[in-house]
Formats: sequence, C-alpha cells, structure tokens
Amino acid sequence: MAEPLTSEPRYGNRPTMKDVAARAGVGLKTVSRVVNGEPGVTSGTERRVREAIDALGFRRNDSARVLRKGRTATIGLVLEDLADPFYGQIGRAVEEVARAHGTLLINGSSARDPEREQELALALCARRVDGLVVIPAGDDHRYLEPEMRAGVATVFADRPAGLIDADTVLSDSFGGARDGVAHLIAHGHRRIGFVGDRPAVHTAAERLRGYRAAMEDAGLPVDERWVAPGSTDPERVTAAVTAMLSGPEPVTALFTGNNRVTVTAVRVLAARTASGGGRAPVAPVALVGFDDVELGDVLGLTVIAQDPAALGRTAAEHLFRRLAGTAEPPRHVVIGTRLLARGSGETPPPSP
Amino acid sequence: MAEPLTSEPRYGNRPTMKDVAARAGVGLKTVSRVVNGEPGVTSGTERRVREAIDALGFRRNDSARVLRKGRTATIGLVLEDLADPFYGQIGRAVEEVARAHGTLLINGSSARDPEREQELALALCARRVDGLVVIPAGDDHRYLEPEMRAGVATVFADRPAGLIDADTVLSDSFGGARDGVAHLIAHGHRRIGFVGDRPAVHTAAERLRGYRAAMEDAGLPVDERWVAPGSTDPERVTAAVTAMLSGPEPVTALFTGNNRVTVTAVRVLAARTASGGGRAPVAPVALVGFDDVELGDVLGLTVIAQDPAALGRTAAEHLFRRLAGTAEPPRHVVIGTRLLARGSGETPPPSP
DNA sequence: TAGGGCCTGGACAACGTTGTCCAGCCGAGG
DNA sequence: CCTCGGCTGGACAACGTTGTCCAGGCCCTA
Repeated sequence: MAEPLTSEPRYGNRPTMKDVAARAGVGLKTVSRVVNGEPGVTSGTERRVREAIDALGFRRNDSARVLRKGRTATIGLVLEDLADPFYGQIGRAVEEVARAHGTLLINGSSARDPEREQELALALCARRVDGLVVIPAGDDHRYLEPEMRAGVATVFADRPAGLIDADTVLSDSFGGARDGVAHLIAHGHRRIGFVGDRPAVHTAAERLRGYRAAMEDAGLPVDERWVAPGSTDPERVTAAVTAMLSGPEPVTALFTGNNRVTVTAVRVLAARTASGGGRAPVAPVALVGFDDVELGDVLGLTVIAQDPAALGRTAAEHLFRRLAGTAEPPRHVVIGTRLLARGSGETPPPSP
Repeated sequence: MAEPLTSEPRYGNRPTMKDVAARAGVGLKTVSRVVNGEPGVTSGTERRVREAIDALGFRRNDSARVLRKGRTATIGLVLEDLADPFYGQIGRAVEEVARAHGTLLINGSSARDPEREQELALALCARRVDGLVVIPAGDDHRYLEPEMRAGVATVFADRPAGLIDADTVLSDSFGGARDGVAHLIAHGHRRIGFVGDRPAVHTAAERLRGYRAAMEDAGLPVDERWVAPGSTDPERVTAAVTAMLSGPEPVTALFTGNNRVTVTAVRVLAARTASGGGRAPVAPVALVGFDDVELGDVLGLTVIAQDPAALGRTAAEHLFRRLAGTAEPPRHVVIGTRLLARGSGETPPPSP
C-alpha cells in the first residue's frame, strides 16, 4: 500500500468542541455533556450550546472519542470477494448483527491472496477494531496470535483457522458433498466426476473427501481421471469438464465443488446440448453443485445449498459474545447443508 | 443504535510506543521513527527497537495516528444491500480503487431506508472518513451539506443526489430502457408490459420514461394496464406479471426494470410454460430485463447490461480526484448500457 | 588541537475528546 | 444571618501518536 496519510488538510478545519464552547460562551466540558446527553446542564445553557452546534455545523470526532474511550465500536470483516454473492450474503449478515450492536463494519476482500488477507487483517487491527471476522484465504494464521492475545476477538468463518486454535463457523462441506454424490448414486450413476477448487482450500478438500466417501460407501471405484481439483478459473473448469465427458467411458454425472465451478459447468453442459442438436443427440449429464446460485431454481439445478446468512450471523453473534467477555474455549460450529432436488441431479444415466 | 462504547477494556492493555521505548531503552520519538521508517536512527538502535516491538507485540494505533494527522485514509460507502450482486460489484470496484490509494473502506447497507442511509452516512462522517460514496436511498441529501462544506468529499453513484448539486455517476437508465423496449418493438411486439421499481426511485422513473419514449417513438399506444411500477417484492411482481398476461389482450412482451424484478418475472414465465405443457401450449412471452443476472447467458435472457464495476470505479476515482484537491464544479457522469441479445428478447409475438 | 557542522536521540506540545475533581452559587434550615 | 448541601460549570490531565525543536556527541578540517 502506498503511504496514504499526508498531514495537510486537517479535516478542512472542522469546528471542535472548543469552538462550540467559545461561541456558546460555556466551558468545553459543558459542550461534551450536551453532546453526550449527560445530566448537569440547565436547559438554557443546553439551548445555547445546541444553537452553537447547529450554527457551526459541529459533529463530534469519533476518532478522538475512540482514542479516549478505548473501544472503537467497529469490527472488521476480511472476506474473499465482495462481488461474489455468497460472500456478499455473509457480509450482509455480519453487518446486520453489527448494526444491532451499534457497531460499524470495515471490510475488505482478500481476493484469495493469503498475503493480502494478512495485510488487511493487520491494517484492521491497527485501526483497533474491537473484533474480526475472517474468511481465510491463507492457511497460516499465527500472525494473528499477538493481536488475539492483545484482545482482538476473532472468529473464522467458512474455513478454519490455520495452525491456531480459534472460534470457527463452518458449513458441513464433507457431509454436504457426500450427500450430493450419494444422491447421484441413488439415481443410478456409477461414473461421477468431481470438479472442485484447489485442495489447499479447506472446504475444497473436505468436499473432495465427501465425494470419495460417498463413492466408497457405495462400493464404487474412483477413476482418477474423474477427479479434477484445481483453480476455479473458467478455462480450467471448462477443460476439466470437457475431458471427463469425452473418451470411451465418459462420466454420466458431475459434482461441482462450489458456485463458480457450477456456473462454468452449467455453461459447458448447455453449450454441449445446444451444439449437439444437429448431430447425434448428446446424452444429458446429471449435475449436482455445492452452493446455490441465483436462478438455480429456474434452471432446474440440483444443489447442496449452504446458508451463507446463517454462517455470517452465527459468526458475528459469537464475536459479540466474545466481546461481551465470554471466556469459554474456542468453539467450532458446523452449519448443516440442504439438498435441493430440482431436476439436474435426478437425471438418470443413459441406458447402456 | 444502542450506546456502543463502554470505557472498560482499554484494548486489553496493548503496549504503546512508550512501552516499547522503555523496553528498548530509547526515547519515544525514536520508536516512532523506526515504526515510520524515518531516517535518523542508527542500525543498532533500530535493531533494539524492533526486538522490543516483537517482544511486546506492539502495533501502532492508527486511531491516534489519524487524530494527529488529520486524515483517516478511510472512505465510506453507503449502498443498498451488500448481498445484492449488483451492489456487491460496485462495492468491490470502489474497494479496489481505495486499495490502490492505500485507503480502507467502511461500508454499510441502507436497506433502501432513507433514514438508515442518513444515520449511516453521518456515522461515517463522525468517524471522519476522508470521503463518501453514496448510493442514495432517500431523495433529500441536504443533511450532507454541512459535512461536504466541512471537507468530506462526496460522490453519488447509481442514483442522483436529492436537492443538492454534487458529483454523480449514473447508468443511462433512460437510454437503456428505451433501447430495450425498441428492441422488442423491432421484433414485432406492440403490446409490451413494463414492470419496475417504485417511481420514487430515480432510476426506476427514468426507465419507465424510457419505456414510454420508445413506445411513443414507434407510434404505439400504451395501455395503462401494461404499466406496473411498484415494489420489487416477489409477490407484487408475480401478481403484476400474471395480470398483464391474462385477459383478452395480454401483452406479448415484458420489459423488467431491474434485476430483482427480472428474476421474479423469469420464475413466473418458467412456471407458466411448465404448467401449460399439459393443456393448450402457452404462447411464449418475450422478455428484456434491465441489469444482467448471473447465468442470464445460459437462460438465454436478453438484457440491458449495466456495468456496475465501471460505476463503482468511476465514482471512486472521481472521489480520489476530489480528495487530491480538484475544485472543478460538480460533474455528472453517465455510463452507457449494452443490449445483450440472447434469445428471450428476440422471440416474436404469436401470430394473431 | 580547536572549531564547525552533521548526525542521533529526546523533551515537549498538540490533535479532539472524555473522566476527575473542584469552585462557586443558590436555597433551605438552624 | 450563617452554614451546609446540592447543583451547575469549568480547569486539567489523559488517551497514543507525530511534528518541532534543541542538546549533545562525533567526525572532519584547518
């Protein structure tokens, strides 16, 4: 980050309590009393102070207040990408809880970059946020230990903290993925592909584990060509899906590991169906995706739906419990997922 | 908001520069020099200071720094709903620009409530944000005048400021809507319905105006039963769409005024097509929506796409230009829209 | 060796607010 | 009329940092 602070513009010379006091002809502390609604000011004096405030356009400087009081009434949220609806919903839920506690929210996107996550989290600590909700990008959060010891309440959401023991709120990635794949198996599929995020991402690894568990539970072998963890880059996903669908023994169903992968896979399948219209009809491929996506209902997309609002709300509520002074040991909450059967996951495999 | 600040926990007694100085056996200002990378400290002294910093887990208190420096290196963003992908994208774009300027972003959702917008914006001003990007919920922003005079740079995005003259960055709602409706007319439609947001919302009014302009340009009459501005509540939208599609002379095409209305309309049309399968086939209804939606390409949805990232980026860049001291009169930027023809808008009307 | 300049380090005030404490004033009771 | 108590208002320090200014020591040169 560039050096951001220059010392010149002094807030454009905003009036201070001292200015208000001078104009109203009272003492500094009297103005403070009026502004904060403290008792001990006669109504006449209060009126004069209020007039001076309005005349000068005074607004209390919360920075100074915070410095004096020791609490900022601000919490920080480090998420992955504000523009991703999934994280947007988490952010919104955190915000609502914060608002209910009279607290502001500073947030920033890590853009999946561990270094940027750290830079952001520490910048928030330097602002002395009272607490922090972190959606990890990296897998080593020891850098936060000094801050947490110093009193910054911290809750990790969506993914676990790395190398430290801390409060976490997660979705049931393993169970959700296992249920989704089992659903496909129940509808007759035996060759099922898995396209997911990088295995370094905890949730991605868990979902892959769920996939393998479901296959194993059903006694089905897993051909490693069916398993494609990697980036969520559309090109990578397109290539992976295309590869699985070609060859002598293509998969008959796909399980996609998160919303971005699902969106790309849907595009690939849609294009395939459309282009196949001219020649031999393409066998439809079943699809179950982790995460719901907008209009998934209209598209008939079967998904394992997380509850991002619950994720954010739970994390924030736990944060405020910590801020209120709870000293219980770190808590690990898991939020269940729901399978929404809407068509794409119930397509049977083509008869051989 | 509840009274948020209590004075007890004093940041959990974090070490200050004074503590570091004592431990390192140097003066306070020397620590400051090291922390800020200022010259004038021998390498030996610097090493001792750094050791003390690490040992104590010191982190500079930016609140105090800000108080001294007069600039917070923070900007505020008041938007409508963090969980709405459209605003999420704007937020993300603002964040990227802020980041490039070494600035943090505090944001909050107004939830379309003018009072909440004001409360939020003024809270941000009390935090002494250097600047403010506001996506208006209300239509009277005179409450911000004292703040702006006092030096808070302010840019309005997506909707214009109410009753004050200020920088704005808007999408071309009128032109976009006119183009969208003209597109439907060009494909043979004459009875076209408009379902939009409340007319008190500036963009909604503009889009309705665009609809009327396109109809008038084509010499087509507008039956007022085809025009349904109102809330974006799904039930309201469902009822409006259903009403337009029934009766002796139903509309053959729909223009929907924003992403939420579009999503609901798509659901209604999809349900209609599905249920009609058993009986007489339902005539397909053409649809053009304002705003793109995720997977709109797969659904074959013709839309007037805004560029939310450009909206946010432009607003933020202009904000930083103001912060750098530009004194030009308020600027009003309009960002163009693009018609994405993907199928739903090119369906011809049923032959009579 | 003496003088001058530079380099290093520290004392002090200030940013705008709030908490503590005390002074002055008023009315009531002796 | 005096005293005591309560109420109002203000002076002062402190929060943690940075900017200003100055003192002392060192090295270099004459």
